[in-house]
Amino acid sequence: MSEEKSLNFIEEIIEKDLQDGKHETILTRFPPEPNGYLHIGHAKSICLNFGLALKYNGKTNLRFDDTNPVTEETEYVESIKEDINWLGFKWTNEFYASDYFDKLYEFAIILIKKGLAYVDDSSSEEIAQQKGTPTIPGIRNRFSERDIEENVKLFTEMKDGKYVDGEKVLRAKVDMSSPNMHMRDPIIYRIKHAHHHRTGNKWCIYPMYDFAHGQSDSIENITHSICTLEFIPHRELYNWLIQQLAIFPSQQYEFARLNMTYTVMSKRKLLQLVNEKHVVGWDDPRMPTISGMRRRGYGAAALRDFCDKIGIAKRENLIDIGLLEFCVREELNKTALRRMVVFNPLKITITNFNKEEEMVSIEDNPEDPNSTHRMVPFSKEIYIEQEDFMEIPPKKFFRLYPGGRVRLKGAYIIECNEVVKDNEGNITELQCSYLPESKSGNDTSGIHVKGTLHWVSKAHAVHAEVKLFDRLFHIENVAEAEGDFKDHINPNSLQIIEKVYAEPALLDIDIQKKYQFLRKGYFCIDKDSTKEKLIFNRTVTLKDTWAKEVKKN
RNA sequence: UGGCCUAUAGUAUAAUGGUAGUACGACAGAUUUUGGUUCUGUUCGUCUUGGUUCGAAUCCAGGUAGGCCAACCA
Repeated sequence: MSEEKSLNFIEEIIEKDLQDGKHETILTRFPPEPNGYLHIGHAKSICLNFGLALKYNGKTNLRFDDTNPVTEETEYVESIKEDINWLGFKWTNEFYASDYFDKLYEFAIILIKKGLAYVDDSSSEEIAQQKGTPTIPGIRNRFSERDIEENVKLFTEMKDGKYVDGEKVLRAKVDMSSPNMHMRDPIIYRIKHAHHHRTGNKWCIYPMYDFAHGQSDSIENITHSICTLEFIPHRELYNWLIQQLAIFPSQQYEFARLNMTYTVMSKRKLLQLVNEKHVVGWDDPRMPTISGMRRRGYGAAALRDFCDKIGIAKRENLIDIGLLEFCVREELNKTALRRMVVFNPLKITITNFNKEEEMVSIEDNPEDPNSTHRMVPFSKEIYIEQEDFMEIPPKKFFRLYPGGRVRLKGAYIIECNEVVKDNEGNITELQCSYLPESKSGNDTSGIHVKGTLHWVSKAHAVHAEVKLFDRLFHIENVAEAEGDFKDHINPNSLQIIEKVYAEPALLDIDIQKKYQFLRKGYFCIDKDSTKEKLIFNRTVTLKDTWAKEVKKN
């Protein structure tokens, strides 16, 4: 048990807290706002929060931060739960900040009664103006001098719906000259006559983030409240409120959010892509959402592995999406069923093959020593990939060319004898001969060939549609780029091949299973598939060192 | 030009005053019935200037660079 992996800074804090007896056990929480679908950045936070609890024998609550009824919907709640489940984590309690609205209201009254909160009638512009700037202290207005009774009365009336949206707010009375803008009498309650996805029309005032999050943490006895860097300035207020209310002292810790190359990681931008139909939905396979990646065929284990590999720190980062793809391939290589599928067929007639057909046995996964096998029909007319033949081959090309030999995966070695062309000079067919003694697994020919090609028997081929995805944006750092982020959308991020030619075994579909189309990449069944029309999504390509070689020359 | 956070290889992330390591990438090679996988090797780094110390990526001070903060969003 030599756990050599070093601790991240949060684990260090936790181990110290446990050692010092500050906490007997830890309680974390994952606090999404149900106003969009979860993305890979959330996965980092989920793996952190749930992972910590798992590691230190603690617990994790799922708590929806639903304090803004205008943007929040039940559809999002459902998708979030599905995504966390799929990632493989179990929450101890499912809570909602809205569960605490009564309690939060009481907290506000306590603050008012302590003279630490007041009702302000100013407009949002006035409040902003009075707040000052980082270099100029803010000033308090006359409303801040209202006495406690009046504040209680006014706040009660706010709750009772006596005022319209924006007419009044409740502010904490902290420090208008603090260098921390969040301490300059922050708004803690605002009026919103809006229907809430859980509390319906019960409330027309809603607490702000700062007056809901920390208090919810405290109510649940969260020991380590982990959030992203941009909340650092909120920590002072978080602590101040907990102290004034004299409630359980949860503590906030911040880590750097995930940024990834060639994509965006903000719910606002993702929502825009969805609403403006740049993608088909939140679960479009090109989206960095968890549901998009799931639909694309990324495995949950791969996502977890990725989150583990990128680490936790406080430094701004931009992770190469190639690392995610590495994790995805690593998982799929071990688990995907191999199948042969030809995308751009080139017909080959094997002139000396005179049987009707011959079934050859091919392993489903060569990585698995106990792999099952399937039977694949071989016959006189087969298809190979157009790109696997060149009339004038470059150096180091070890696929088919006139006079050259290749092995057909799981079958025989063939030699190209003749190139058949149409009137315009297009290659329409190859005439080849096979070496009967070169059969896979029983090769007595003594001949070694460099290349092995995938192939499909023409008479037995079944069909499917294939979707090939490329990066959604064509620049690395979308967030830093000039202008509107949508100007950098890759117009060729989706390529559809309507008819590919596959070996019959592809019809034995298992929706759960992932596939590797030999030499083409990893694929999975898309949810839009029907019995009549199978649609496969390309999860990720195989590493292609030959393509790199070609590029170099 | 107020406050706060951060700075280690191309990208991430370790080293917690004592040999700068790991992963991905890149490059080279071996193996291979997937130009996949696997294996081996190579390349490349402590932002800067001082200070403390026998010894500094680490501690201190100044500088520089990047990020965050002035929503009735979270």
